Amino acid sequence: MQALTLVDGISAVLWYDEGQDTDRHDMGKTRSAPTLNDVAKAAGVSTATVSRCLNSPDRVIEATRQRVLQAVESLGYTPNFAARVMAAKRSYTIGAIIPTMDNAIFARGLQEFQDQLRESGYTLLVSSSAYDPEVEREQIRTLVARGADGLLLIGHARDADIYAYLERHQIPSLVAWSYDPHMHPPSVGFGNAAAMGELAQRVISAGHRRIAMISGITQGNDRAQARVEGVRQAMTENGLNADELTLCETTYEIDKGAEAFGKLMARSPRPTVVMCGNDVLAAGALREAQRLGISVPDQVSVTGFDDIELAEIVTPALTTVHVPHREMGRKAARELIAMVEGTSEGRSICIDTRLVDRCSLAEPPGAQ
Amino acid sequence: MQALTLVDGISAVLWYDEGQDTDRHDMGKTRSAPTLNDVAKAAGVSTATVSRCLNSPDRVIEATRQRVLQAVESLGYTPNFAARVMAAKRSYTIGAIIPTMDNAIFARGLQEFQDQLRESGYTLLVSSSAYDPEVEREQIRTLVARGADGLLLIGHARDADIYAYLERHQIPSLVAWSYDPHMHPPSVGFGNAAAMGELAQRVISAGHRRIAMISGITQGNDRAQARVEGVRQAMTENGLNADELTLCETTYEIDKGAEAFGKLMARSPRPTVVMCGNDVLAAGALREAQRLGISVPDQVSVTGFDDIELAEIVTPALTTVHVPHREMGRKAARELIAMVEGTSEGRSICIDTRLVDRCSLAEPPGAQ
DNA sequence: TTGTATGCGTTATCAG
DNA sequence: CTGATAACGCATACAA
Repeated sequence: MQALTLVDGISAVLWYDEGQDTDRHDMGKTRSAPTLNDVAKAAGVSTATVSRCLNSPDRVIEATRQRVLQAVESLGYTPNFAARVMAAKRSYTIGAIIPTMDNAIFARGLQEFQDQLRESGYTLLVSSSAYDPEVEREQIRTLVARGADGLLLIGHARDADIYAYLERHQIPSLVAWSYDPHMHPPSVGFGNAAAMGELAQRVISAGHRRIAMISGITQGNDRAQARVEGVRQAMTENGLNADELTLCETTYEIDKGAEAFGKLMARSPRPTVVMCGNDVLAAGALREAQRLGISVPDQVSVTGFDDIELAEIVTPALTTVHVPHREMGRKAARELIAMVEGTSEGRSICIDTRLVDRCSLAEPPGAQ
Repeated sequence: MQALTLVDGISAVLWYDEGQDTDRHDMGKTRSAPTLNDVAKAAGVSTATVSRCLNSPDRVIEATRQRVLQAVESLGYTPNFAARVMAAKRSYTIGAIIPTMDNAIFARGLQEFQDQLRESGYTLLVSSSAYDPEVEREQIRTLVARGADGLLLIGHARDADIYAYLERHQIPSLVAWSYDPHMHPPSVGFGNAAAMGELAQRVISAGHRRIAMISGITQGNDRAQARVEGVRQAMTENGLNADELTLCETTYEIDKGAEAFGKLMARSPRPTVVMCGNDVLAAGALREAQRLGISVPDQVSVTGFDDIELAEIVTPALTTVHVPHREMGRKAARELIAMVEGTSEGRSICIDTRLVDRCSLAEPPGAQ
């Protein structure tokens, strides 16, 4: 990607004072953005040469290159992306559709994904679907129509026709935040069930028997589903009845987490631990606990998932599952680029999570 | 730019079974995305008619429209955006460059901005610049090259040549998160200085005299500058010496806020209040206070800015300045669309902030 | 090394 | 109401 710096002080005057009609004898013709042609004329070469200067500078002799680059500079030329895409049938653009930008869950991983992409000369286009499958479908179409060379999707759960559509348009795609080597598209992520299962094992080992969970909406969300499943399995493996898991589903918002926690605490007998689908819900739970005067972890334990910054800020700090978001973002970018460039057929990569012990999980009250 | 390797036909069959192999005697020719032409042929009309069906359905008779739409459907046709932009010279796309996606500061406002845009038929393209002016410059060029009809920028502080460039390309732009009716481009935002000044007034009224501030990097950030200035002015107005404001500049990260707070607490005499440039820094300060065993607000008060969710989660909850992000996002979207559509010349709009009293600000120790 | 000419997939201007 | 056809701005095979 070329880096052009334009300097042209003249037009700066326009706004500050539209008073005096700066009639530049344009004969009313709106001056529009300069094109390859303009640059070519200014430099006294053909458009092909200008194009080459920009795209493969080594294929043009020093002298002319200088002249061209200078023309580019002084005209403030920027290649028209649409035209370039049409001609080259390649956009160096990757699209990503994430469920939400509203909280930090995807921010970190995506940031790294973008940085990695940029290093390889790609640009990232992001949309958020607000967890709505219809919106997501529309955004996938939009991104494809925009010429995205590849797509990053979150989780596997979506209608088959979407995958068919991507196949038809030959758009390589990759799933992240989820890992399942048997599914298509390939995925770069972590085992949500296993990770949550590990945490549940810790919870059970600490002596908890009355377990409650505040989950995200599982409908259409394989990560949420898997996390619930992870808890269930751990219970079963420890001789507990998984059906006795008190489950509360809600959207991933702090307020919702607080609300759900309140409901759970109203039950009798009270659960001794509330496992949350992610740190955001857990933060809400903690806030409500404080409001209700319920001490965590003395009276009830709370756990999170993701280990976003929030987890460390909150009081008490959350025992949670650390997800190496940056590593995931980086590896996803590399793999997707490889797919786009035909270097890889699409390989699934598992990212390891790890438990982070902090203060919000302890033995149940009355134990020892 | 490296040479491009295109994925060849081999990988085609992978995921789904297209059922009846609609062998179009392609002889191994990679089946590519359907075009207007394909649809036209399938429906037995001209490309012009297909285009009309999609863009102004009322200009074509019911019968043919049905046929065309069906062809579109069965072929899984999606208009090629690049081609459309080139032909129509209009993209119905708005670009936004924000300093970071890493924390929640811009998330809420941008989400609303996007929603509002979508309602009006526009798509939002977001990039984040990591607070780097060079990256921002490049991204502005990218967005313009991509045919953005308009641009949303954060704050006014950037080189004049960038504005010249936008002017040359005739791209309407709007500034948000900042308000200054005398500047160009027009801005939809709030008075950072006034808002912070109001908070500082409250701090001083509470009896504080030894005031410290953890600010974001003021270089190239007019919001950060204005917030510092707001504190200074309030001090001056209250007969304090603004030069005695202990100032600590750092990037907007929790860890940095914590670090800065530590340094401030090591000074002697200790400040009795630490005003933070935003809630993220304040959260860091609070965390460090807890670590150091310094009680907030008993031993030292802490204030924030923005009133993002974090502010309410943290212990003690932050006294801060509430910014109606959604309202700002909504109004910015409306105004920018009006500018793009030629309905408005560009009008600046001031959004009102308000103080939120929570627990982190009290009288200085030893007062009363 | 450089220039010429063609095509990319739409929209829009004209005729019909 | 519908069909040709000319742009749109760039990349690239081919020629010189």
